[in-house]
Amino acid sequence: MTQETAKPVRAPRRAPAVSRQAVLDAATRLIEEQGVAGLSMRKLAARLGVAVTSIYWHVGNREALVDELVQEMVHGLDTLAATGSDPVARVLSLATGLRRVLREHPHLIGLVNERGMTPAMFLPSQRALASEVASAGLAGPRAADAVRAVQYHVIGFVLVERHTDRSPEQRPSAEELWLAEPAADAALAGALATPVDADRLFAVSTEALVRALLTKQ
Amino acid sequence: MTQETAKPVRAPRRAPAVSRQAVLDAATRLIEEQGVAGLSMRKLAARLGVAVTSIYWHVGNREALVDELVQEMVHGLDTLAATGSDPVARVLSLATGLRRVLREHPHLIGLVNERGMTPAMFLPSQRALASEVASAGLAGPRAADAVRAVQYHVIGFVLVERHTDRSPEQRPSAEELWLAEPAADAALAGALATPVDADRLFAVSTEALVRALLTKQ
DNA sequence: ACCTGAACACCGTTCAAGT
DNA sequence: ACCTGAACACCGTTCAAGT
Repeated sequence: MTQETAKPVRAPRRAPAVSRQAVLDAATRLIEEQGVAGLSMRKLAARLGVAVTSIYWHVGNREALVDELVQEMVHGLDTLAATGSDPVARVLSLATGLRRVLREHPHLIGLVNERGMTPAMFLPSQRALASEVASAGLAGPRAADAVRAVQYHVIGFVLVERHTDRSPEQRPSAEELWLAEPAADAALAGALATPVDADRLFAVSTEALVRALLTKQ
Repeated sequence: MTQETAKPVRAPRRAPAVSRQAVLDAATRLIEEQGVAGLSMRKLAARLGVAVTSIYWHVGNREALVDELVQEMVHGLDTLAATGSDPVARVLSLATGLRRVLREHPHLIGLVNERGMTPAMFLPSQRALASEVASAGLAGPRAADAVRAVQYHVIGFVLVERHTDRSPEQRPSAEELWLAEPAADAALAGALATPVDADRLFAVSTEALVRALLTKQ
């Protein structure tokens, strides 16, 4: 869309200062270091040692650049295979793998969702999930519901946990709020006053969901 | 934090051009119209008919302004009561109500999560959920898991659905990708090639999750 | 107490011009 | 084909100064 291919001219030219791929790589590094807000065309140009306007020639504009990064991540989600013997275990292994991959791209994952690319991102794992759900005996719309429910659950969980466990002290923290007043069930209140163990909560909730979805009603 | 209270001087002064609350209200309207990215201090000032720097006197800076809006929304989440006879139905009514409230603030909800205010936002509904879960016979850590699992599920679902169903045509859409190749289960493939019905998916997945969580293992 | 304009250091993007 | 600087219209924020 940016580079129009003209008829090949054989005149010798000096090597390009940057390539399209170099721009994408530098942008990825910048985002990893400073977050999406830290990605600016000018910083990018400075890092690559070229004028800002060179960036525009290679990638169009900032919007298109980010779109490209999103596409790269979407295409990197192909390799997810189920393990385990029974259907529940196999679906759980897919869910866990999905969460692991998503957490490896903490900055990109939010972008993917913001741009409505979530369905595309999920396609490969969706095939795997569909296959497991089918072999668990579900079919048609009910199977589709199960597949999507697991997907929504996993990405939703990752989106929430990304921001929930990050800041060590909130104002006010759920802990102090729970401990401040008398509760009916002291043990429950105490448990809710404890910081969230995301790994355990994911395991518990996902297993409950998957088991319920795969059980014929 | 912004306004230091000095000893009351009784000298007559002309009425303030804007109030802190007027700034917050204008900011809310601006966000509703143009999204969070559309909120700029300069637009705000222009709308209120004052210099940009007046805004700073009232609310500190942009960060503090957004924080204030988040707090307003967090405090507006108190009124959620369970309905229904059995525990499952009552928890489901809370989950549904929670989703409804969250969807009424489409722009703020993402902000709340970004700022790690999710636990604070959930406190009121957390009490209600805890009460229902307790009366379903769960206690201690297991009850706490159930409460949190429902919370994560609901907010995660809302975060995902906000961006998934918005753009009518994606490139490539999940539909065409599914229809493009032969699948093992034609009915499943057909169902997955249909656009997501968010209301139904929420009902199905939430009921499955809640039922599994409340059932003693 | 409340508001102002000037100034600074940033942005993304377009354009005409170079080689 | 690829890169450049100048220019435009935006930002958030600080500061000294007004009343």
